[in-house]
Amino acid sequence: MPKSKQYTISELAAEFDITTRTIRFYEEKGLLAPARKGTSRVYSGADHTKLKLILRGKRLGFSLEESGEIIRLYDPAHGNKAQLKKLMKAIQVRREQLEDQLEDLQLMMSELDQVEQRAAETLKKP
Amino acid sequence: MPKSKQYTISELAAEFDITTRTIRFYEEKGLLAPARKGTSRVYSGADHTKLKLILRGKRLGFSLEESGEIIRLYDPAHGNKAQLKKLMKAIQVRREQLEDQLEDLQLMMSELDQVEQRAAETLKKP
DNA sequence: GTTGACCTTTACGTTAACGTCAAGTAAGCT
DNA sequence: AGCTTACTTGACGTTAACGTAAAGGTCAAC
Repeated sequence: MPKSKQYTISELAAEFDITTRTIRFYEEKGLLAPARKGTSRVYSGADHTKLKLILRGKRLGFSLEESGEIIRLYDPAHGNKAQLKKLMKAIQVRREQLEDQLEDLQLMMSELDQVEQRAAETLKKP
Repeated sequence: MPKSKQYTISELAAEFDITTRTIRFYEEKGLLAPARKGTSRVYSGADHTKLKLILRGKRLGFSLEESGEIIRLYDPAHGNKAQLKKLMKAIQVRREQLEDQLEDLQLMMSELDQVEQRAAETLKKP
C-alpha cells in the first residue's frame, strides 16, 4: 500500500498558519500523538485531520478539551454511548448560542445603523 | 420630572446574574462611571443600559474594550465619524464570522450524526 | 568542520476577565 | 452599644492558550 502522507511540524504550521509551539502545545494537552523519527515528530494523515478538527473546534468557540472529546469520538475505540450523547448535547447548545448571537448581532447592527444616521444628520447642519 | 430609576450594585448584580466584583471591574476599565452617595455607588437608568450593552457585547464575543467603544457611540459626545466607521466595520466582520461559524457547526453536527449512526449500528450486533 | 536550517526540551512570561480573600466603613435594627 | 448586612478599596490568585527565550541536538551542504 502507498504509505499515507507524512508531515513535519513546520509543514503543518505553515499549512494551517499557526506556530510550531501551538502544535506542540496541543500534543502536551493530549490532542495529538505524532510518531517520531529519531527525536523529531512525524505527522500522519490522521494527525493532519485531527489538527484540522481541533482548529475548527476552536473557530466554533470550543475549548481544547472539548475539541479533544470531539476528536476521540472519531476514534474507533470510543464506544461510549453516554459520552457521545453528552457531546452531541454540548454541540446542540453551542448551536443555539450561535443562533442567539446572530439575532443579537442583527439587533446591534440596526441600532448602530441608526446611530450612524444620527451622526450623518448632525454633520450635515453646521 | 420623575427621577429616573436608581440601582445599587447588588441589585444590578442580581438582575444580570453577575457578581459585584464584575461590575466594579467594568468601572475600573472605564466602561461605567456611577454616581456616589457617600462612598457607595448609585447606578442610573443610563448605567443600567450601558451594563446591558456590555453584556450583550460579551455574548457576541466582543472584548470589553470593544464593548466600551460601542457604548461610547451611543453617547452624544462621540462625533467621531472615523471611529464610527471603524466600529461598524468590526461589527460587520464579527457578523461574517458568526455566519461562517454556523456553517461550520452545521457541518460538524451532520458529521457527528454519522458517528452516532455508526455507534448505534455497532451496538446493535453483539 | 563549520555553517545554517530545522528540530528538540524546559521553563518562565503574557493577556483577559474576573475570583478571592482581607480589612475596614456606614447604615439600620434591637 | 452591639450586631448584621451591604458596601468599600486594595491586592494577590486563577485559567486558557499560547508566546518567548534559552540551550542544545542533527544533518545536509559547502
